[in-house]
Amino acid sequence: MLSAAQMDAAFTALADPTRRAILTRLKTGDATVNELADPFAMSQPAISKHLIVLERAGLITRGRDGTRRPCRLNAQPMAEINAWIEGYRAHWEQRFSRLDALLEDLKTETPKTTKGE
Amino acid sequence: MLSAAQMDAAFTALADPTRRAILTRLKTGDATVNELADPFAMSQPAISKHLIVLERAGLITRGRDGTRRPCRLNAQPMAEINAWIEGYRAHWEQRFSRLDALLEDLKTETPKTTKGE
DNA sequence: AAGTTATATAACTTAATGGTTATATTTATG
DNA sequence: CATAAATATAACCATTAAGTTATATAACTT
Repeated sequence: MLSAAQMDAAFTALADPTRRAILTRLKTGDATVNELADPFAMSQPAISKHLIVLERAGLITRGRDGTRRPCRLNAQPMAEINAWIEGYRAHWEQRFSRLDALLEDLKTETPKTTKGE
Repeated sequence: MLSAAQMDAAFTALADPTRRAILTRLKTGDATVNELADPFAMSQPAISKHLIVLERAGLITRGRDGTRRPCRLNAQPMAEINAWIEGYRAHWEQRFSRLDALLEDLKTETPKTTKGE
């Protein structure tokens, strides 16, 4: 399980569109810093900083290939975030109000097959 | 689907431990600002600001009950984040390296029931 | 109407973010 | 060995974030 600080880091890393785009790109395979920087109207140091944020959050790892630093996606923290968010599934699946949910609970105690659409 | 800006807002909102704690609390039912502020060693205005962030991210809604502003969890954006993160499930489920995954793909083309533990 | 309670707003401070340009570092290559 | 390529680091700037205290607003209560 992720510590609160690790959750902070992961969510913070994901809160930036450039960083999400980088992660999306890495789904298709490893990439060097320049390859990652290429599609963005942004300097190389800016991308390097984003990569540090992603690395600190554990969302990427970086190898060494001569002068290149190939970046690799590490989706492990995503699994943990996913687990955390799952705790809210019940809430988003019922587009009912909390009161309706309560009534739903009562019905469950006296089953009546009244499952809404 | 959430726009990039909405994703930013949602992830940013979730990147703070106080705000995550507030959401966790709201899973058990609606609560007023003071009720939410109570467990924290933090001023009421600080909590009010956190609530604004959560509201802007669409993660809570606020009603009116006399002088109280009851807050309610709205997990809808969680569903969207969940959907986004699902796009990485394949990556976190294989704790293999990308190369191994590629080999795995090849095996699938010539099935051999070589599913690792 | 006066007081009290619940919440919001204002003004401010400090620190973190996200970007820049310029330069340093590291490693490969002619 | 000198140069080029890939990346990192430094120094800086502007904006946003997270907290504070003090005060305003709104709605009940007596």
